[in-house]
Amino acid sequence: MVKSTIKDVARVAGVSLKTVSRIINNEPTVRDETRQKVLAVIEELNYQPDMSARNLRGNKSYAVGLVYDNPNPYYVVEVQQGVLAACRELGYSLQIHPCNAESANIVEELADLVRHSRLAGLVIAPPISEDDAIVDALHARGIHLVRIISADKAPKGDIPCVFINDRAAAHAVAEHLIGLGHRGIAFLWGQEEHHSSGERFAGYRNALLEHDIPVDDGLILKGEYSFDSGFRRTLTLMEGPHRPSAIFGCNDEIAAGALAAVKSMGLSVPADVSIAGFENSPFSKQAQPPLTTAAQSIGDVARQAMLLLVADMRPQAGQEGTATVNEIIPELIERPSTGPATA
Amino acid sequence: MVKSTIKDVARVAGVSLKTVSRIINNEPTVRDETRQKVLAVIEELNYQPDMSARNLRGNKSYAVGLVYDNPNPYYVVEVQQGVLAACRELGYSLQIHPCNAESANIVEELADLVRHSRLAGLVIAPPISEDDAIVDALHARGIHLVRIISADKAPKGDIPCVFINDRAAAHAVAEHLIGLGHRGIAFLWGQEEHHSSGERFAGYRNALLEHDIPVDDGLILKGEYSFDSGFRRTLTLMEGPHRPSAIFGCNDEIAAGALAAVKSMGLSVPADVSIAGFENSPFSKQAQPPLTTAAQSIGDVARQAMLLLVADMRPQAGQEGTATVNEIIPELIERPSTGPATA
DNA sequence: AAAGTCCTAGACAACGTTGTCATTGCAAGA
DNA sequence: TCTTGCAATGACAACGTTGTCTAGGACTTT
Repeated sequence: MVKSTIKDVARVAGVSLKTVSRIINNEPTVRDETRQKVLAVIEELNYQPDMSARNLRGNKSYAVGLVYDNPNPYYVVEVQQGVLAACRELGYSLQIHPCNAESANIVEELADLVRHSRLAGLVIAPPISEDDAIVDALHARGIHLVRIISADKAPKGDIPCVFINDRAAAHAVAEHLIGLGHRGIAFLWGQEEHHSSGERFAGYRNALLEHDIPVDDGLILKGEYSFDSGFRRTLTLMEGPHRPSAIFGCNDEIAAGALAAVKSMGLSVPADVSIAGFENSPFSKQAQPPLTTAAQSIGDVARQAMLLLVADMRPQAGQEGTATVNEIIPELIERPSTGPATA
Repeated sequence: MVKSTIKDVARVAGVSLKTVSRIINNEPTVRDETRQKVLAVIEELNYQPDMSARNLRGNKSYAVGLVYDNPNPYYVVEVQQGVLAACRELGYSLQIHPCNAESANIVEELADLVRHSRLAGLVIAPPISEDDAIVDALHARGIHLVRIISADKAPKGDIPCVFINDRAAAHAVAEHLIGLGHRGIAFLWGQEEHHSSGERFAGYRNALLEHDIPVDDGLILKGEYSFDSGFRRTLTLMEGPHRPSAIFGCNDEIAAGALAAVKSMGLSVPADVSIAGFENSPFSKQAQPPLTTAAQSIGDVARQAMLLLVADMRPQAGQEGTATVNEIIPELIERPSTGPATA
């Protein structure tokens, strides 16, 4: 029950403090016999190193921060879970930091956070991660960070980054719809501030152009990443001059809203209208019918980001040239919400 | 830019380490003149005390854990924000810990968390906070904790707690509907495992009984706290033998689903059907029309809980008898989704 | 005037860990 | 046999902070 210290372990094992320390830190210069003996004692006493003491002594830390300004709770929770999973694997603890990218002194705020909580580094999620001014300023202050962004290629500079190739994935979704014979394909944007929206739109647009399908501005609606936004814009769309035969929502929440709207008009999916989403979130799985979407486990992405951050902070010998960039291409997942276009 | 320590402050101010320490900790035995001088230096050097050193020296900690197993991301994010706000006020840091109450060794897991991360205490959110076995076991191990639960009176025992009187609030919502002339009032449950569902149902039921309105089992449907569940059950309900004139959703998400379902049938709200929710979440504000609901800012509740936890951990002199229990009664918020019953 | 009390402030040790340097023992090379 | 080198271990200080104890001065009390 009582907390045991390295001192207790050393006393019981009959070795010095330093030897125990060496074993805890996997240093090589310990005789195997000694190591076994000490490990047994550690087990017996249920010893766990004290983080505060470690941090203090080493002036380093086993805590990282997760910075985000995304208003979508589903997104936030998934990112948290992913980073948290990686933290547990690596023995780090996590400090969450919701914030506002618009705030004037956001850079100061984050720098203070890092100092005050002795954070080893930051994982920065979109959309704030896509603000180069903020990211560069933090990097310039010597703060270790990794960012998750939407892009079709790795950004310049040497800031570690996980980039999600939304453009390629949206291209695949659009081609899937085109392959089913659809020509009037509507596109419902998410917030323009999120790069992901623009990237997904680019993928959609490129696919249409490649197949010589005119890009009809009347079928492209700006809006935001929400069920409600998808619902309302779909009603607008369906009352317009050319009804689309397919709707591509910038994410699953939008697509679920579109689905509800289409059903509320007495139409059926996919017989009358095909609907595709993006993200493979619970919305797409629970919808009736389930939505065609693109898999991009945000949790996995977040986990990757955390691993990358740690790799960047402690470059292992021999890993010198390891890429600090990781590309993720979401995969198309076909579900019943999309079907052949009817004449 | 460089981190400054208490030593730097002492040197620049021309006082001893201890004096600076006293000032940081608001100890009384410092001359005011000295205090001002040192505070100026602290400001100038942008000094911030090092948590690791503090924790180590005092064998105490300025970190708390937030434990939750609620699957609803909206709920989770709000609770996090509330606790985080209180943490910032009090100078604590927060360690989030999503978990699974069903897990066999959940108590061990939490106890390890507290030891390993040197947590000063835990804030436990529902529904895991409503599991007495878990809470009692943690308390028995001497772990400081506070729990957020749904109840109509304070629970026995001396475990600090914020209890939300959902029963009283649901009673008020039901009376509001009854006052508008409604008699056929449907009730859509959330998960039965959440005490809040049962409490809200009890409030609803009591109100009906007090007004001599028969409780019609055909109008009471079990389900869960989700838009989808509200949507589907409402369709079922409206196809049934006695259509209700009002629907009381166990939370706003359910009510929003009910609203969408009713609208999808071509009916209008509140002319044809009145709809009320619970929680005053974004769902109730963004709905068209906005939903009558009961205000219970989860964020505030969470903040209160954190304050209570800290009060319990450091009993101030004179506060000896301070209640470690806090009742919160959500207030009725009337919005356009409820109107007079039509004959 | 001496003794006691209060207020303010400093010296020092300690929290648990790890980096630096020193020490021991033993095998290989001269 | 006597270095030389290397592997294994230990002694000690230091990280930044605060608890305990003590000291000096001003003020009150007898």
